[in-house]
Amino acid sequence: MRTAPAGTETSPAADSAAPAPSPAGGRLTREQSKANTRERLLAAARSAFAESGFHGASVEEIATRAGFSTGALYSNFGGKEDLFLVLMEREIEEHAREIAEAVAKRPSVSERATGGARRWMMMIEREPELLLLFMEFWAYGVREPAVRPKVAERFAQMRRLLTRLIEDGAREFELELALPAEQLAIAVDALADGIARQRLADPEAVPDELMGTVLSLLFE
Amino acid sequence: MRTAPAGTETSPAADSAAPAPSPAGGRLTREQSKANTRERLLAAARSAFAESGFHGASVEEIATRAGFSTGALYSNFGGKEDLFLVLMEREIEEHAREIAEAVAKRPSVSERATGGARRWMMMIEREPELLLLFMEFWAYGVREPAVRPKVAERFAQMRRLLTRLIEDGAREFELELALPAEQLAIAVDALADGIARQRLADPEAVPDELMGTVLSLLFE
DNA sequence: AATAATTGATAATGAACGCTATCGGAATAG
DNA sequence: CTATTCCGATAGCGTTCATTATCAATTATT
Repeated sequence: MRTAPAGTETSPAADSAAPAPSPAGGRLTREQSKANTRERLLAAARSAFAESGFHGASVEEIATRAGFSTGALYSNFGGKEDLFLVLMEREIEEHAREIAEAVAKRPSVSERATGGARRWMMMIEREPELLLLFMEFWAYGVREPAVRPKVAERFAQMRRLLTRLIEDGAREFELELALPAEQLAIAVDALADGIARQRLADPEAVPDELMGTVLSLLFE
Repeated sequence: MRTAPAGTETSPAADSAAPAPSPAGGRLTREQSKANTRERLLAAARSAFAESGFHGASVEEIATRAGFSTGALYSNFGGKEDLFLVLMEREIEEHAREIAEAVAKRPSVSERATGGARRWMMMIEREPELLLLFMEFWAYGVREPAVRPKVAERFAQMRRLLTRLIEDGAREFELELALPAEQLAIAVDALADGIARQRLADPEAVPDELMGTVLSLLFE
């Protein structure tokens, strides 16, 4: 009654072309195969958790979406919670990198602000799952004392990134900041998430350029 | 094995002292008793949903916490979702009223901003469940197309409230706003939620007065 | 070629899930 | 006092949950 095991299916996402021993042509070595399984499980978890939340998504649903059984999931992760935390760690890392790239190297302070803001809004528009995952992660951390430090650390990481970007901009353009950079970073992060949240709930209510405008306002 | 039905327990929260027929002294009329049951179920739902999220909390847990069986819950509400939505409607109504009171009638624009901000932060510190419930509500609305209009309407309600407060302040203190009041309202809402969220995840990272400071900054 | 190790399918576990049919007993109405 | 209404307890419906013991198949090692 179940979906086919998808055993010897092609794996189009060859991912990182590491110095693989590559014994034969199409054959995968054991660790390659395992890494591939992990990757597909993580991708399935991403969409399932975003769609239904942590408790709403089931491990069976995730495994099936990835084309595997729950056995594979438990062989690759410590359980549902572990899978979720590994996923979020990766997701935040990736997202932080994208933000950093978007802001750097722009000719003026207002262009830097509006550029970063526009990129962030596009990102959310393109993959709303991101925001849902972040919120799920936040809630999980606030609720589970054991997880909270992990969540706090991720927030701190984002804060450090924004602080650095703000300090760099201030130095480069000889701006005098109205507040310490760390505090502005908190405000910027809050604005980004808050505006995106309203946008997702009611897209027509939030003007496209609002976030950029408010950011420029904050930096002069 | 279960907890006692708590049938003829005293009801300390007499709530709205309506023109009750009050047949005897301690005896409750039928509709009073039913209203009391609803109230206790809602209170139990509030803490359970905040503690475990919508999917994480079970109707049995909610009913038991209220001192009733699931039968009582289904006799008073259409089901889990209905209970959640009724709860959230009430919660947001109440919270909006408190915010409005906190901001009004203060002698200067910066005092109005810092006063409102301080009140908001205190509110979150006192009952963190509030923010968890709001996030749950938001996520639920983003995920379920049928519920989204309800969520959007609640956001709009909050936006209208903030817009009015900002317009009143601008007129009263002859301020020239850098942005239309509606857009500032969006930013203020975003800041409030975003800063509170960081505060809950990592209290030491967010200075007490930050929100008030940023608000004052936005209005000059 | 034989042996050892590991990946992931299978199937089953007990518990918990949301929800409902049924009915006793208390509050109302006649 | 009798008849009716209806709130809420009880018990159980069928389903789904996260997790695990077992093991066939595949890969690595010798």
